[in-house]
Amino acid sequence: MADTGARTRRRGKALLDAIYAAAVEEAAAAGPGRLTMDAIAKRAATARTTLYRRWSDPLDLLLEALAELHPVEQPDPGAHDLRGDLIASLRLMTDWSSSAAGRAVMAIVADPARDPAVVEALFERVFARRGGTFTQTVLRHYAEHGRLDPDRLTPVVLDIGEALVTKRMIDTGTAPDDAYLAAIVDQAILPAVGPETETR
Amino acid sequence: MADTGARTRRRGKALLDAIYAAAVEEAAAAGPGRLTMDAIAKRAATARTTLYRRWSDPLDLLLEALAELHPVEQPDPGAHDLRGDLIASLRLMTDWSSSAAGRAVMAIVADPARDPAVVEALFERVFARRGGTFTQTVLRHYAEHGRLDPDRLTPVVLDIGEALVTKRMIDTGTAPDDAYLAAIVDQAILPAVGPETETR
DNA sequence: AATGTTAGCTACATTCATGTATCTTACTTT
DNA sequence: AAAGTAAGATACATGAATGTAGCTAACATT
Repeated sequence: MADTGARTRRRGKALLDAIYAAAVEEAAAAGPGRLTMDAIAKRAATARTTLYRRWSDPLDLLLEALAELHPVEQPDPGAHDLRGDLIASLRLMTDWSSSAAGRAVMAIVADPARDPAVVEALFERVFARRGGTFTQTVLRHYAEHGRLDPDRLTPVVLDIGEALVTKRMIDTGTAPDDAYLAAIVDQAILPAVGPETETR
Repeated sequence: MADTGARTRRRGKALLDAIYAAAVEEAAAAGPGRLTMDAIAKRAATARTTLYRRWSDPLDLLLEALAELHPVEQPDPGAHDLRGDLIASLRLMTDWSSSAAGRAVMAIVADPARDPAVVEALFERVFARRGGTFTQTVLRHYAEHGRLDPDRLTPVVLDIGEALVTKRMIDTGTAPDDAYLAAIVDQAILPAVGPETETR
């Protein structure tokens, strides 16, 4: 009975990466409520026992997977086109939200049975390296360069763009197009942050 | 062996109401992914067979339960205090979102494994009788009375309040307090809808 | 080359939810 | 009062996921 299916045997990073990817994809597809060791193992083409040797829980595995995935791309604002930089930062956000990792995170935080400690750990691990939310990075950048009034950058104002994108994705189930992102910037964010200071 | 537990036997509306309540509570507690006939039956203190006589599916049951529950309360704006009416409408929203029905709906729409047809049916059944979203009702009312510029009430602007409340609830897991609702109105909605027209 | 580690596989008992079938009996209708 | 309806209870076969155990062979370390 010589030839079993597996030609090579993965180890270390190669194996872990496959498991991480499988966990995130499975969470994005099924939601954390339906996440099982079984399904992750099947998707990663490995044995369930391999998973149990490292993690006790599907959620435990998923959190580690999200932490190990590539960090979220950060907006890189210039200082000459506030409107364009804001739209670009929202586009970064929709790109990430549409990814498996983004949908997995959304599923976790929207889960009514979520553990607050889990959500906190998630925010720390996934967003720790980032300077804040997407539009926040841009707005703070312009405020530091004297182009926006820092007093108007309240927590509410810094959340407007992300909130509208999130709601739109919840309502329609898909990422908004460029026209909608532009509308968010023109009709909601820019009126809230006030007039741009003249460059001297 | 006379005395079995059940003293009376529920029928018709009394039974259905108990089942509906159990389904919504169970969905709010566990999320639609973990919703089972078993758990609903236990919570409603009835037999699983009773559920299967009427519904084939936990989700089928839940949708009917949500449709049969009391409709969402509607904001009743005056025309003299835009700021106060907006805050009150957002308070209505947080009250509903905090209820079992609200959390159940949130769990359904945020479910990555959601069926678009289910979401559509849900919106039709639950929001059909309502004139729109919470702040939308207020803003439209003021526009009709000539106090706001109708051209500024775009889909994006009408969504600002609900979007910020939703994001806040996702982030913190609890309903925002009055100060935060006031901040949303003052710092995001009012700047976006523009100056109020003078009363003649 | 010998040794240690562990991925991959199989097997098993357990638990939980499913869907169906059957029976009794409380309640309703006629 | 008799007949019909359906709630409530029990039982059962099925399937999925769990967590554990044991084996073998591929790969790494010495």
